[in-house]
Amino acid sequence: MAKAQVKAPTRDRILGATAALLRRKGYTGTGLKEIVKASEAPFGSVYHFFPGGKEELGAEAIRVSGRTYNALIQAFYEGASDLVTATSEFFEAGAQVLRETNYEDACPIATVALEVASTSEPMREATADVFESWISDLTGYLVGSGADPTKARKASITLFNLVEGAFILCRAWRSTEPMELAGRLATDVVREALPAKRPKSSM
Amino acid sequence: MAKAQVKAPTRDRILGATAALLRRKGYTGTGLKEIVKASEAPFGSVYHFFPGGKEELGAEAIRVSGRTYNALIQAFYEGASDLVTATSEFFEAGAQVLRETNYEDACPIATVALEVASTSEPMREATADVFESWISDLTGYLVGSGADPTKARKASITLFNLVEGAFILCRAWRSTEPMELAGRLATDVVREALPAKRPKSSM
DNA sequence: GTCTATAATTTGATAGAC
DNA sequence: GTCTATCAAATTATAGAC
Repeated sequence: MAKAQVKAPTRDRILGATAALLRRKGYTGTGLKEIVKASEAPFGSVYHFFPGGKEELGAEAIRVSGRTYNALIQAFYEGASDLVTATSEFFEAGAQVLRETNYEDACPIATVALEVASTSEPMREATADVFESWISDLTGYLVGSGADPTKARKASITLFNLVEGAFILCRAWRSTEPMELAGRLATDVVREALPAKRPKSSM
Repeated sequence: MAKAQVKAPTRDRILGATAALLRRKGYTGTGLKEIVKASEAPFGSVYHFFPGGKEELGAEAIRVSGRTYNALIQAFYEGASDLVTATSEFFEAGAQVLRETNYEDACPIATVALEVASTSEPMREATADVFESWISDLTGYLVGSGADPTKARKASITLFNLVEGAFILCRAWRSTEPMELAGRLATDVVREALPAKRPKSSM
């Protein structure tokens, strides 16, 4: 019980706060001072744990956010009996989070990915690795349900394109309609990537 | 001939430079000093023409970029005999620009749209208006080729989602593969939105 | 309307005591 | 390892001469 009240280690608090701030305000929009305030950490600790400064901290926070989303994808897809339904639920969940957070919480790294794509090579690599990991995981789940690997990877990339594009439009419009539309197309894409379902009677 | 050498008016130079910088470096990543330097304009002119400061200038620059893209969409779609081919060419052109600019030039406002979605209401509105205008134009072209208006709008939103999502992944990965994949799906979407083609012999 | 100088604040980063 | 004080530079914004 005492243990539950102990604060997380400083390094973890810094990373967690950074990940949350990057998600909502982007990379250049998030200040180091803001991070240390949210982390309840001393300023010097940032440079103690991340000697490379903001760039190193940012890249590591991107990877942390990436792993969180890996777990989210896993929660929807791993062991699911029907990946078409899982896809539909995944997109609906995205829409729900948008509504619940007043369109603040979308993809935790898309904003940063666009910001750093041409300005910071280490951070760009971090976003590239995270995206690859998401798509690779999803491909694995599809292949696990019998999809052809090449088709599965293409379908996974398409799902990424659809969610990310929809996130942009949903946040700008403050409407979840684009996400719902994207979700319907995504289910079609997954359905086509999977082997044809046998009718019930064939059991 | 003398006229051709005259500089554009100060206000236009400021807007043009701002639009270009926002595209590559985002909103918080672009400084006012950088803008006046690129514009070859005096610092004070920014506040003379845009009393609302960076936010007003940014919103107006977004609208300028938006109109540029309206013209681009028009160039591909207006008067095209085959919108499926036009779509294919549009996506291929996006991929080509990415390659030619070393993955710097993608959507001129997506980065800013994500940055300001939860931080600046006037700028968020500007991005929302521009996106609506693109989608509305595209819907018009589809309807002009015989598509059902509701289906045409849904297809247009889907095309938006696909391009924007692909831009993110292409820039992170430094590969145009996602855009090419998105283009192939986009042509399918457009084909399904249009009325079935009559065979040649029916003439 | 043009342009410069400068204010007020915030930025990322460092030094050094404890 | 923790924490504070501080630096140099950059930020947005304003005042005021011309």
